[in-house]
Amino acid sequence: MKALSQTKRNTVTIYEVARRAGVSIATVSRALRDSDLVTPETRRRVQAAADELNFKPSRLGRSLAEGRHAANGIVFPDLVGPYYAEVLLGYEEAAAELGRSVLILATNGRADASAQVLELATRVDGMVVMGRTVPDEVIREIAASGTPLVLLAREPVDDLDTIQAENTATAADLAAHLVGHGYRNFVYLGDPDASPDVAERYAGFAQGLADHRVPAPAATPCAFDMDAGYAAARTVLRKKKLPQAIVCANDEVALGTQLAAEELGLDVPGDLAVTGWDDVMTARFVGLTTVRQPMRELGGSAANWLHDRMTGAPRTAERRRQVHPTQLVIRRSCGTHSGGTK
Amino acid sequence: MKALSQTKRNTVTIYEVARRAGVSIATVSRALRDSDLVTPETRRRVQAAADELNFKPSRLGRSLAEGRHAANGIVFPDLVGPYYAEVLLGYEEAAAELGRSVLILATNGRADASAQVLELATRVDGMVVMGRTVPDEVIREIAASGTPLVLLAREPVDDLDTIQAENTATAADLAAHLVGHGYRNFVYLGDPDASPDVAERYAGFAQGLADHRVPAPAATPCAFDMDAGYAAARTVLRKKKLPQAIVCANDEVALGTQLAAEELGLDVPGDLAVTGWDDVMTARFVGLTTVRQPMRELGGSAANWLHDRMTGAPRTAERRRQVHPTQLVIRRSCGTHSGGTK
DNA sequence: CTGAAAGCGCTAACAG
DNA sequence: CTGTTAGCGCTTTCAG
Repeated sequence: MKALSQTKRNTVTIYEVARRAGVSIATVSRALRDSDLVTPETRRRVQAAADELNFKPSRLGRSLAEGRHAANGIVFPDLVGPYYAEVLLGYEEAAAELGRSVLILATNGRADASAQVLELATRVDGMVVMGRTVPDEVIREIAASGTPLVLLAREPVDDLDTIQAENTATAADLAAHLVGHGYRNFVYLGDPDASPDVAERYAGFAQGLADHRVPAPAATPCAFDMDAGYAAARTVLRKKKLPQAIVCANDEVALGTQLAAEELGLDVPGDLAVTGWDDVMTARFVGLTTVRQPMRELGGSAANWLHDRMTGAPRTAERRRQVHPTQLVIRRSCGTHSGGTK
Repeated sequence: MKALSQTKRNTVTIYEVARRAGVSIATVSRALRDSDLVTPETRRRVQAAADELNFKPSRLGRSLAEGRHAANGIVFPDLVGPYYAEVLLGYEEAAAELGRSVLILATNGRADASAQVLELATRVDGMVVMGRTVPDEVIREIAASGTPLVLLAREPVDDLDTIQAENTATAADLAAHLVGHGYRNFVYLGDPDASPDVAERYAGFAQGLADHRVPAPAATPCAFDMDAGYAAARTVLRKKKLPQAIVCANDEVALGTQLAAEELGLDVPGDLAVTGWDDVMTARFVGLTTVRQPMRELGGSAANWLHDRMTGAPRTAERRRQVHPTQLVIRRSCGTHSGGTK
């Protein structure tokens, strides 16, 4: 009586349909789903009764009985900027195609991220976890409970399926290209501790420099957004000695860097070369040298792998690893000697 | 025995915890939630048992008993481009703050959009519906079933809460500004039938022109993405008589237009003025004149209003309407006479 | 403060 | 083909 405000009214149950159609609830249940096992005539009657009553089966009742949610989850650090949005787009699209609902969770650096992820795990049949959203123990705990899991843009944990974009080799390519421009003095803007991707990019970049006997700079920590890039770049560019090139962890940081350079009267690439990562839409328009990664595909693959785990023999298949290729995109911002691509 | 592969293993139930703690399931239930009503000593025992067994209450069981999902839904046309991603970001953030999980659904122009939305409705306690995702009847059907609803960037339906961004007046401002530049010959790129926002923008634009006794062009239908804008602009720009300005339904169409212009050797704004709508990141970098709208706030407001409906007296409060202000952002792309802002 | 028992709405054996 | 009957896991009266 007091809970009434919490509860939906108008809730027609299977019992009412059964009574109205003059059959049992089991028959209603079957008529509304199984194709055979029910006389056409009976089905019609049930269907009619259901329609008249405007009956909508309760997902909760059904899910509880079936022991499954028919829903997938996805966890990412945040939803700022084009990167995660694109991944999510690919994920949602593929999941919908497979007939599954999608629950999202952005941890946004909240302190209770682990609790939230654990809670999400109780609402889905499987989920993908991205980046450094939660510690490995949480991943293990969820996996141990039997929930299928796919890791995305995250370092592998135990024998879980993992999908990543290639970072190291392409970062080394980028380094080589910059060295080819004659640059020797670099700044790396990004925090390797904040994301596995950045860690790999930085490592690959450093290795690429080392291959050419150029000393690698320590990474200058910087968050992933444009403002952070702007602020960090300002600090860097105000020092007595300017670097020849600033290599950024992603495009937004690079754009912030360009803004800072412009503000200080520096020409890019004349006075300073700048590179990003992701190849977001803006990069193309401002001529930013960057690395393209297949964001949508990453999300789509994750959805499909998850589906495999949830349908096929869950424990049978071997653990899988997939590294999507990425591609260096040379534009104006890194210097113009080599003519530039596109 | 055959359903075993569908079911999670390791599923500890409240019964096992009860047995282990030597109490009844009712006590376990209470101990794990209510603060009072249970002896500290009892609570400890239960807590211990639950921990040892690694017990996680089943959301399904709980939700079914409580008669609520503790989850919200959001429906949008698609997830391409920054606009919806930003709205979603604002929505997720606010919803999480209120302790609710978020289910997303992108209709992507699918034929079974209505069915999907109806299905989503069975999984949530309330939802927000954006744009032209589903016809009014579907909205009404869901509302009638008792599920709280908030409409976002969509024309009002009956007495449902509706949140929108201002379109008409600002579009008229834009028109006035362009007329001030001396332009008289326009092309409008966008499909008023595809989105209520575009319909309003076009109407406001036309009205703004009319106020200055300038004839308004018919709208040239065009999808919402850059490629569509590019293609449409190419067609327009190849005709014998060039317009003085192309007014676009959103920024991505405008960017596509700029690309087309550039490719045809036309200078923006020298040979052709171009304007967009949304003020996405790229707009700032390419100097695109546009209109800024508070995308995040739109999503956040929707989440909060929905929450009001789901908690406070659902039927008591009056229907609400909110129109978030938008702001004309003048940049280079519309011409340089007036000095330009920023 | 705690236990027994009645559901929440639906699916799935198991018998006819 | 259809009805009966158990549950699925948890919350919540109703009695102690």
